[in-house]
Amino acid sequence: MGQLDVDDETSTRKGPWTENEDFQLVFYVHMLGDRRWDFIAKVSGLKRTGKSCRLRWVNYLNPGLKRGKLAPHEERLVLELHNKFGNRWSKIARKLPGRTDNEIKNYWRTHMRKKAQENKRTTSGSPSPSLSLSQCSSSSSICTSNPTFTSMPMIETKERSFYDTGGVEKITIMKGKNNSSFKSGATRVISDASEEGQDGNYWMDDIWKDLDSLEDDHRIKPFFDPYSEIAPSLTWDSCLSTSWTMDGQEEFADQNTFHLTSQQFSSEVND
DNA sequence: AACAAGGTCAACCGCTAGCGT
DNA sequence: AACGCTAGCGGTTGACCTTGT
Repeated sequence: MGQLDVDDETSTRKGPWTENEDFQLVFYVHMLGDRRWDFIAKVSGLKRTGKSCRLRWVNYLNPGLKRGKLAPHEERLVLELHNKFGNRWSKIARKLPGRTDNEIKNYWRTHMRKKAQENKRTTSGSPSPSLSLSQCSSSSSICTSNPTFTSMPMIETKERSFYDTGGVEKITIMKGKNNSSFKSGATRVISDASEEGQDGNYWMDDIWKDLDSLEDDHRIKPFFDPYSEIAPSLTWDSCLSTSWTMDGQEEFADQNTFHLTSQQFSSEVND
């Protein structure tokens, strides 16, 4: 991973998402809704699989997502829910609004590894078996039935979480070393307000702001509220009556990917 | 300052459930 | 019932970041 693979015209791209790709994806999801990912991947011109697009949206671009460390009550909830559901990450995530299964999975993995190491240390020499990470992550029954685990104390973090500080949520997409590509894989939440506005930082808010202004400038309106849980289905009539050419958006002009005329769209639909 | 070790998390892969035909 | 397609899920990987020495 890490390499931005795209072998030829037809092959799909892999690796970290760029800022422009993010913008494109947000735009098309805004227009088409967060379904039909293969279709979105196709019409958007992104050299990504539908699967990849979905993942990027679900785990990163979705405006409903929370960022930053899990709050203490969320951590507690994850523990409780994992006791209940095991490794059903998506099920657990549904109980934690704004959190993704991937996030929770990563959290669990990190903290269980830590916990397993602590256990190893504290129980070394003790006859009682310590709980290994593999046991925990692969079998919920072991975790739930293990008294040392169920009575596991809350992990108190020394750092103040985003929720504790009440700070403004900020996400940075850091530029790669050569400054030509963004390492979206290196996206980080910055809690220090002094970082704001530094070169190379790009806030998700900016994407949404840009999108808003784009809509104002070019009279492109979403056909539904993208923030609502159930997006009404898009009618083809409404799509076809709209010219999607984004003239004036020089940033995308050189990519030739952020253009979709009604004719092009029509041919896609008829395929 | 330089390096190593450990931590974090985005993104990939393989599998499967659900749905339509 | 069988098949194909799509979306979603869980496990895993590896690049980048942070912290310790």
